[in-house]
Amino acid sequence: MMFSTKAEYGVRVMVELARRGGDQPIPLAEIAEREGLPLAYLEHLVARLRKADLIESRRGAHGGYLLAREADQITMAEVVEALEGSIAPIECISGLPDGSVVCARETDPDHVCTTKLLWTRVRFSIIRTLTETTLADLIPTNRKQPAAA
Amino acid sequence: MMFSTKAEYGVRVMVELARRGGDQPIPLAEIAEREGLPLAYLEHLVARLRKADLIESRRGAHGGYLLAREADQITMAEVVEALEGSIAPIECISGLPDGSVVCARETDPDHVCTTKLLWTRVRFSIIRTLTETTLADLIPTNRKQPAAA
DNA sequence: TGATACCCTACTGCGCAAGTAGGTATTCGA
DNA sequence: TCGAATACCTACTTGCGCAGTAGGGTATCA
Repeated sequence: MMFSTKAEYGVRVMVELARRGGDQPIPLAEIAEREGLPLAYLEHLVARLRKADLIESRRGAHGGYLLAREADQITMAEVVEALEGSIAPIECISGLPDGSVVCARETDPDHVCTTKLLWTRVRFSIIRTLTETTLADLIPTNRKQPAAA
Repeated sequence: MMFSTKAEYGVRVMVELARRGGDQPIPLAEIAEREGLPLAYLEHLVARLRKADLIESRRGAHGGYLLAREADQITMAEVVEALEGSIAPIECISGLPDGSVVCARETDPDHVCTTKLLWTRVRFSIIRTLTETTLADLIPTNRKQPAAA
């Protein structure tokens, strides 16, 4: 297994928010019950989504959460990254802000990390897939024809 | 992080075996020292690689390991799968032998799992990348021009 | 003013990755 | 024939992070 339940649950929450849409905020308790997930745990995940500006919150009675943008303006790369942290197939490969890739084992400039090529490719293909898929692609009613993978 | 060090270390071992080539078996201790990895731990990993028929072993003095096939006949999908087990981005998505994908949460036929589409895509793109990359692609001396990712 | 909801921090249990340890079996060279 | 070198196997240990719980505080509405 590669992603934790943070990504799994969090994506479900996002889908649920998108599926209902509208301006009415949706209480997290409703989603938790409908999906059969523990509310207290979802609260942690929603906090991450909110900090990443993917959802907005309304406090108080009749409060809840709603999407910060239209569903087709939210890529799953943003969602997964907000939930899981930086996407890296293995520990030593991580993306820098400038887009380059570093390998923690490459200290000696002579000793080029041969496996880096593999993990870089894997990372790239995951990110590309997640970026090409928007939240709107996952909504059943919204039958947009997604670009073939 | 998504793959464990099993994949990381195991791939390094495979690369090292391929880099040296020849008919002389290579002792694991040599690889462990060169890569700075714990020998006793590597033994667990090579056991998996051997059971998957990716490497062969020679016991006794001057024994060691060698590739079971030519490096360009070994895909990284085989290697990673042997080390990590079946490749699935999240728990509930796993591939059946017939190639179909099941979602553990899809008990009720009415309740189609909307997130399944996403994880299926991710899984497919990972597997495709790993399958397209052979061990030979990772060997620096063997300057094959790999197909662009 | 009370109910409803978000919000925050701290704590816990547990499974598993990562590594250790110690032994056995096999093969080679001298 | 023996000892060194190596693969091979099983069991054990340790640390950490995921997954979840607990309990409060704060904002908002009717």
